[in-house]
Amino acid sequence: MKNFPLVCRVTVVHEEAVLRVRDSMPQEAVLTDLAEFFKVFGDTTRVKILQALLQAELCVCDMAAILGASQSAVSHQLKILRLSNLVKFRKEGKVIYYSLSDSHVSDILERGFEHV
Amino acid sequence: MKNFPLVCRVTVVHEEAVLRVRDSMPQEAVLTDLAEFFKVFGDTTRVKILQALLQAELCVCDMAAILGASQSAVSHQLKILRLSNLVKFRKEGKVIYYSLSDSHVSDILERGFEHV
DNA sequence: TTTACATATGAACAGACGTTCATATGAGGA
DNA sequence: TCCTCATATGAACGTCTGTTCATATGTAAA
Repeated sequence: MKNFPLVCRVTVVHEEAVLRVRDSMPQEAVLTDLAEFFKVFGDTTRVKILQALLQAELCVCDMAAILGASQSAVSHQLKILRLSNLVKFRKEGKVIYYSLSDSHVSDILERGFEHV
Repeated sequence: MKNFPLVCRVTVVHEEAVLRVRDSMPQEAVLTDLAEFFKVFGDTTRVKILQALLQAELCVCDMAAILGASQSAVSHQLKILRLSNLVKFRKEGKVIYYSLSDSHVSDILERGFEHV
């Protein structure tokens, strides 16, 4: 039981498996990033936005109308999607058009659909 | 602007796009389920558990040791993973061995890794 | 049938999260 | 320049979520 974090007051049942799996684990930071990445998909409003953008490039007003959500709510969620690089946008006068940034997004969405 | 939910006080900019995308949107319930599904991947502890189970079948003590987390924390998260059908388990005496329930899980994890 | 151990679970608490409301920014048209 | 409209943003608030702590359940060994 030596070599394990003090946090863990557990009787290790299969020491070799634990050592092997422990060594194969990616860096803490990678796993945190991974969780953060999936967290973005874990909200109904954001999933709806992504699903809508899968069909067409849209402005914020369009999305609010499609989702039946407030402009503010959509805008707040778009900020999160922007910060995670899931969407990109272009400006045309007052209007800002959003679209999906890469194919990973649609890939992941489709895998999710398969499971649901 | 008629036909849209009252919630939305927004000037629709592209009516045809809105109508088209709106009609193509999956059922509300499907999108909610999808978000719920991804939400499960959106936590560091759960991602670590899944990543560990990708390498080997493990009991709860093993996972606690590997993650450096408490037995209780792991157990609580395993319950969520069980309820979402992401893991399955078998009993052998006192010990319960967990493993991933299907290949969708590893698929999704890998897509996530690619993006990160 | 006690004891020990693997796992599960409920209550409680702190922190994270998403919405709303009010307001700011920034660009085009009058 | 002033007004309007598309979008963004900050604060406040209620809710959800994950951990801890204490304890319950169930099984195997003594």
